[in-house]
Amino acid sequence: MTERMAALADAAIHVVATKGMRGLTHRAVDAQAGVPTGSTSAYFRTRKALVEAVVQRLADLDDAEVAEARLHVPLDPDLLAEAIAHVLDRWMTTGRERTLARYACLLEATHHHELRGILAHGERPRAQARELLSALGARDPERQSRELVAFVDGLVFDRLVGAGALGAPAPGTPESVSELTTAIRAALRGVLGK
Amino acid sequence: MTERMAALADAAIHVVATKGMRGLTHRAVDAQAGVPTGSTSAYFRTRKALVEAVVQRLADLDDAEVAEARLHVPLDPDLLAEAIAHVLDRWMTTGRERTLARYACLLEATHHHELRGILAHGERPRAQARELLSALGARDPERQSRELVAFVDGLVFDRLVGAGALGAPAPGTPESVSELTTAIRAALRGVLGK
DNA sequence: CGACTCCTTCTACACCTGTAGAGGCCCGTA
DNA sequence: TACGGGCCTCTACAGGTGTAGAAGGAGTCG
Repeated sequence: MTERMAALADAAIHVVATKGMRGLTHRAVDAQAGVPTGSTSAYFRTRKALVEAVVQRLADLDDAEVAEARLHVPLDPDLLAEAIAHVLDRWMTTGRERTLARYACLLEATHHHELRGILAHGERPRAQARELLSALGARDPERQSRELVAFVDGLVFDRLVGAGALGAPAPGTPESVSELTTAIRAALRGVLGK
Repeated sequence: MTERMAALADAAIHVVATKGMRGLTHRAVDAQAGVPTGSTSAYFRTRKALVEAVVQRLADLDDAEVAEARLHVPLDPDLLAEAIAHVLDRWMTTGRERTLARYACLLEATHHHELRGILAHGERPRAQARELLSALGARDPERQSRELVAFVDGLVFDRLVGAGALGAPAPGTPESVSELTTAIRAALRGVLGK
């Protein structure tokens, strides 16, 4: 993926996050990226190609983030909960658009199966969760990592789409992080059975 | 809402579930509902009106379901977990389309705030969860019900969009229900702190 | 019976979108 | 200098989409 394509893909992610999949058109991406009309259409000839570029770009960005996060993950459950809470808080603030775009793509993948392979939603986080749970002495890390990932996914989704947000502290605040920490600690306690 | 409008709204929900928000057009709904072209456009003059009809219909269907469920909710945590698991399993099988459509609408509501009020995602389930958690002796039912709803939401979402599904039993099977039961029991244990 | 009203269907039309291809610019090479 | 190729921009066009309004038709009341 050339640098220009990456820039267009980034613009496309922004479009998806702010206007939804329906707003994702070649021309809208051109406008967002500040390039002449027709550019996006030249790099991604069909709409399908454009969507795939978005999905691929999201996957690439995720990979980078997961790889970096792996470097400093604490094994103490309390510290772990706080670390996860910080990541989630970032997903809901600076990474908000990416997170929204990802949810939109996941929904899209429901009827376009070829996207599923690229997105592989939760696979990387889950692998990491599995390792962690094993290290923490979980009995069934495979299943329990699924549960943990589902839980954090639900937390993020509920807050992003507004429902959770109505009664929850604003993302980016210390209260938000501390409340997330509490929730995740509870989830860890639950899946670990202690 | 007249009967005819309800039928169109139901067709629209099906369209959203199978083709995504992008596929939701007046003509597509006409085709799905088996009515002459132009009918949907006559009943819902603008696209915004059409989307709002979908959202409203989803809310109505939810209300009916929540009201009915409230009638037989057990207070024993284990039985409760199983009851919730059954509801979720239904959401993923017979109610699959509605659930997918709801997620699509929730994402849409992110950039169309007027939808949020109608959808009020999680409000009704949360109210019920709050009652239950209080009855079960929870310390902070308000916050904990948020967590519980987020958890079941994550469970359903992950399985519907495929990620969780890859390593999970197929919805509609006894194994699916029993695994969901285990997961929800763990969540209850977690949020209740026991 | 005639007029009126409501519900439904049909049709028109401007605009938007996806997609293809023609042209233009820049730069390295002979 | 002339040439060729890769990247970029522009334009055309067929088809789809949102929206408005006209036409038809059945039932109702005077």
